[in-house]
Amino acid sequence: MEHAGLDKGAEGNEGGTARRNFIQQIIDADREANVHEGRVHTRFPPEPNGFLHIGHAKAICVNFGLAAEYGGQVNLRFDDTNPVKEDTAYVNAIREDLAWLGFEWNGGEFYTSDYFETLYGYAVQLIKSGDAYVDEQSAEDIAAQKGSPTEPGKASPFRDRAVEENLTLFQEMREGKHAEGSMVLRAKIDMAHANMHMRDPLMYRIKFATHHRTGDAWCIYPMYDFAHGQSDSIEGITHSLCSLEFEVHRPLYEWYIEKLGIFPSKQREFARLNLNYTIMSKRKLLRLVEEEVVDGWDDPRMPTLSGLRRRGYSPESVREFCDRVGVAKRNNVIDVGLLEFALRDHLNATATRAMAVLRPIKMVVINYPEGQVDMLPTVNNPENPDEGTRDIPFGRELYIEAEDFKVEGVNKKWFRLAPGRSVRLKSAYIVTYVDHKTDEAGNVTEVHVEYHPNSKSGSDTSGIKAKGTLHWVECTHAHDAEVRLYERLFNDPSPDGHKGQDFMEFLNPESLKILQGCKVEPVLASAQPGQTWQFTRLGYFAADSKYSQEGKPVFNRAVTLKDGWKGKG
RNA sequence: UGCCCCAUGGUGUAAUGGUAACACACCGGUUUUUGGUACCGUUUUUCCAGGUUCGAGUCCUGGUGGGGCAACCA
Repeated sequence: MEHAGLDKGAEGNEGGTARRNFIQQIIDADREANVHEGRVHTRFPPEPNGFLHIGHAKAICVNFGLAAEYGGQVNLRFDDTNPVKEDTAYVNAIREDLAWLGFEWNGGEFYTSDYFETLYGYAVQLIKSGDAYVDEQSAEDIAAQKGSPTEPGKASPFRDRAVEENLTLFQEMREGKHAEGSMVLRAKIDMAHANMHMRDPLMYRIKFATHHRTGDAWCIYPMYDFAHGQSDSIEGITHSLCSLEFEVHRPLYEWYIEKLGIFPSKQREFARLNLNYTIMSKRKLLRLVEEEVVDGWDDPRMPTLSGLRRRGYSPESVREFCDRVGVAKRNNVIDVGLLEFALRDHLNATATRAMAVLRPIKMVVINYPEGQVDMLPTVNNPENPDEGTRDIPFGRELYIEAEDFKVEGVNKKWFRLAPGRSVRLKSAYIVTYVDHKTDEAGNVTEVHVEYHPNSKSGSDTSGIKAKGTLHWVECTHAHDAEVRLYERLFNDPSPDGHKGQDFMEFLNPESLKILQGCKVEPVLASAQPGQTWQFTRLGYFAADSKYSQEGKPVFNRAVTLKDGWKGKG
């Protein structure tokens, strides 16, 4: 994978001075001790029940990044143990997002459901060793006996059932002879354990549901805890990385592996990503989609990878962001500004500059010949001379941005056009104000200027100093375009962090503005969906992959340029 | 009134017993045909109390604060 302009340098880690996060330090120590012959094998284990978001991107970068750094392998494993929530459509979407990010699962693609038979065998093994039993109580009764964090639980009346009977019943469960909810298989550990997860956790439950891969072959399904560690183990995963909330599951993870005597994968936990002004919960994102607050899971305001992609985020910028966020065990809230910075940083280096006028007013260059259009060269990307130049049309009538001209309140901080002022037209000439027209309401409709022929870009001998530079589009060659301006979806830094207040109360009513009749230069008319540009002085824009039509692009503003102008218009 | 994890500028992340640093943000300046970029600079940090040590952000004890844990979810 090429990371143009974003060389992070996975090299130089071996005993070097590079900054090491705690997981890298653990791996360094493991390799020092020659654990698993120094092998590093990670996995990314999404449940195929929804779309990936920026939070997943962090986990992805950690797992794939570590494998790459140590020359190891990484598996993609779909953790599909709950058929009622999972679907092949999600499998495909997850694959697509991963590929877009630029990662390859070089260890292979797996499904927990591939291991159902093996897992069943493991369960039988634990029954035989007296470590598991079939419980015929209701879910309510089992919950009631679980106790509480401060009170020990009580043993199930079925806890000491004979091994043979357990074996028979479990077999019957598999054969579909028992109703859903009528019995479960539980591990026999310790009903008084301080860790609630060790109080005889469920291993299997009955579900007469069709699985997206195994169909109706099974009617009993393993619980997460009885599947995850063993799946890691089966795949020879050396470092099983997950988020902090699984910390209390680790003793159980290890208990199963030890009782089963299988490959000792080790689980390590790190803090998940949190972003301010953003919600990450699948359930809440679903509400935004269902209540049509947004235009689907890939709405450009969504924190999903598909949304970021449509918005105009580059995979490089997302990876760079994840690298900068770091890995630790402390709960964090990252400023969404860091994500925007990563995008600007990458696009500044790579995006072609083009001119677009979002809210046009007409500028007439009164001393320019009527009907004459000249082609002027302009630099495609000043950050990258290799991109060369292209010619853009210039003529007597141009569109400029309405906010680039004003009559009232002009002071020394105002660099743009105003009565008595001169400005540079980007890649063209310096022009000086002559007069302007307004409508009945007093809105400026037209600005008249004179250009200085000897101020031509690249060969300016005029000696005139213009403080401001404006972007513009020549009228007869301008194309119409729709431009969508996005702001953050929520006004509040922590929309789901207010007790008693629904996150929907903090929606930003200004999060989407649709502008029609924007004027763009010719090259933008043929913008391809997904292609990203810098609109000079405005920001980075991507042609929308959903609404753009041949020759009629719709542009999404991915992010504005940093605004160093503190003055008020 | 249980168990587990965590605590470093505004936000993140390093420093592995020896000068608290890097990035983002903020503020100021230089350059600029993008009020962008680049470059320079300013401001701002080890939760508290004891202890060990020549020396503690780091180790120990006790507090305080935050997070997690009692789905037939993952």
